[in-house]
Amino acid sequence: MKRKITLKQIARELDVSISTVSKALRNSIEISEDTTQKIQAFAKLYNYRPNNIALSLKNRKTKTIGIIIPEIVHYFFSKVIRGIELVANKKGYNVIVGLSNESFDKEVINMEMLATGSIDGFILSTSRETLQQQDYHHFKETINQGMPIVMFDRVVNEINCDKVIVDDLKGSKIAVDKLISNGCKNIALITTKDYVTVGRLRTQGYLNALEAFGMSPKANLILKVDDDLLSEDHLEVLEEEVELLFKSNPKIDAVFAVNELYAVTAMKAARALGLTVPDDVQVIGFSDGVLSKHATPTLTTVSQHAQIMGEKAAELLIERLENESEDEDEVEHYQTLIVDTELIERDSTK
Amino acid sequence: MKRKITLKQIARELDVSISTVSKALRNSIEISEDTTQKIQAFAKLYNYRPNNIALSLKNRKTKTIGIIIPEIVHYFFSKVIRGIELVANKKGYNVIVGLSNESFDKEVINMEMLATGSIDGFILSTSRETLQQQDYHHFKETINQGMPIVMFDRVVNEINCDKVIVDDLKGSKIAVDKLISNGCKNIALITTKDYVTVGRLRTQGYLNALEAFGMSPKANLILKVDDDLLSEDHLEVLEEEVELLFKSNPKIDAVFAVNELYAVTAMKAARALGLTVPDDVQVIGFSDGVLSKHATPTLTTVSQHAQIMGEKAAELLIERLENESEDEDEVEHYQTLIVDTELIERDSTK
DNA sequence: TGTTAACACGAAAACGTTTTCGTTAGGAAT
DNA sequence: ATTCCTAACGAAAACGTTTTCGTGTTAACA
Repeated sequence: MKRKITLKQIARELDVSISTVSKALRNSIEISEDTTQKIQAFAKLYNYRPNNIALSLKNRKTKTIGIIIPEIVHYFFSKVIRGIELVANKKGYNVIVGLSNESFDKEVINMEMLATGSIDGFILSTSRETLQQQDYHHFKETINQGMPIVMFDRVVNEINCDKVIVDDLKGSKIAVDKLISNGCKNIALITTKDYVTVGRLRTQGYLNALEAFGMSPKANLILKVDDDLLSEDHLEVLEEEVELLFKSNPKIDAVFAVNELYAVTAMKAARALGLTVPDDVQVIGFSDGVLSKHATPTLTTVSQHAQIMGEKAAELLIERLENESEDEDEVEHYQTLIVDTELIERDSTK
Repeated sequence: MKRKITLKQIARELDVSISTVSKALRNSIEISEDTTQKIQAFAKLYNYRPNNIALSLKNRKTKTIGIIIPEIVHYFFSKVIRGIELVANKKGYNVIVGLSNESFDKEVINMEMLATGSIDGFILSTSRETLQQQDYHHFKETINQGMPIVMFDRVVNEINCDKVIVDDLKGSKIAVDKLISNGCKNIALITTKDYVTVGRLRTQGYLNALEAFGMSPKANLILKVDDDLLSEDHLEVLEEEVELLFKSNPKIDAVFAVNELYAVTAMKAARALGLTVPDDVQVIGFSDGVLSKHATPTLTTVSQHAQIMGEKAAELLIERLENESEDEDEVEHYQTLIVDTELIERDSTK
């Protein structure tokens, strides 16, 4: 078990100075061909690799991106990570992930742990609790200390930084448009309570679509579910609520749900009540995850292009990292990228 | 935009030496109460936090765990990560993830990037390509350099290190036992080609169960699918193959599939052919992911307890990290932990 | 022969810590 | 007055790099 070899050891072994070794390995013209060859051969033999930590300390950059997300067991977030990792790796960066688990405290702690030298910048999506409490001091402080942040999906407007979002409003409007143009008259909405911005926007998109077609929204067609019901444990409660929605509104001929799970639950409830999808009731969800693809019938849904969001976020961050050295305080001009949604039509609509 | 404050700056500002500042902040008795208070107050005011990179360099440990997995957009793997992150964080470690994307080269490159100082140890699951090529030199080298590795799920036996696996053999045997004791006579198997160990083991478990009940396996009841069909693009090909399996064997009354996707595809095919699950044909899958929970009917499946696997792996690694300083080369005694599977009975079986 | 230039290399600082080992000054003890 | 101890602090090394700035040797030139 030989420890990793260092410049110092090579220097001692070959009876030259550390500087000579370093220069020889970087093919400096200062060093004679002879010694260069000798040193490089030796280094290769012992499989020398410069120590990343020492480099980070010297260069004051770690070539590492910190990701903070609320949850990783989630198709959307893991696909975003894949996107980030893809472009990060291509540009020589590593990614280190922290999970807030939707908790404000864990978000803060995780960010503090990483902000003290471990990473060059953040890509993050805000936890639900943070959005509820509206306490954003940790974001402001990190930015103040010169560490760039890119927010995606669940962003907070009052923070000045680069952002990558999906046009939730437009995405859901298009979905509901589709239902309306398919002839649906009583379109139910299954959404979440309004803590997280995206829920609110998707709800608004639904309302906009109705209005555009001169249809007035009916309160009893809108089911607002508690976010906690997304957790696997409360599945039955969710199912009951959805079934109740159908029972108390027999005329429902379509459902728009703000996520996959609500959508497939709606399909399940419909079937349980003897309705068939899409003949009796058409269903559209949001997020093109594995549920949508493999549900029966397969689910028409609004795709957010999660991987692209990750790629864009990483590009934004890296570009800022590599350019920030230039001018200390030029105008910072933050961007907000909007990634287009796409309606993926499958068998749950006509 | 104030940069992070350092010991040196505090020292200069308060007109003391760097050592004094460092000691004062760590409440050394060497420093008088007066100066200690003054320094701590100043540090708090400027929100001083020791630089992680400098600490890593000094202590020669990074308090960071490297994870290498083939794919992150995957319920099993992301749940393992969650488990790792959970205990790692609790013990003051961070995790940095690298994706091999099932490629040998990316696996090697990723490991090399991380092995040179960035992390203290690896937790990994081998890529499919690596298993096919059976080239494990990168594992051996990392271990030789004194960096501990913990393998999970897709482990390679000839490498000497800690491992966390699931008893695939037993898990699938129990599943098939269940089908047999439910009265099924013609149990089909949908499995993968044999590159990855787990596929082979699960197949073997199926065979063992049949044998235990004196039933002889029939070749035409066993469908070996190419692994590539797991990718979303080739979904239709997969569906056709499975349908063909049913059509050419009308007597099939049960299916055991080595993963979720194959199982739900089987259910879909059965329904397409007018068969109902579980009355005409019963289905059991492997992996308790989101598909199993939300399929219609919900899928009976073998749970691998992915999160627990992650937790165990992290515990194993951290324990080795914290104890390795003791004796240089005591007997290394690697462990292989077997995480029990569990048959989760849902509506796809009677 | 003396000056200069090129060549090949080494010393040292710097990144930000922690820690070991002085060093100084003052008071107590002899 | 001398010695000794202790309290309070500083200098410096170490972790592993890279880079700037010497410095010594040799060869060429006047």
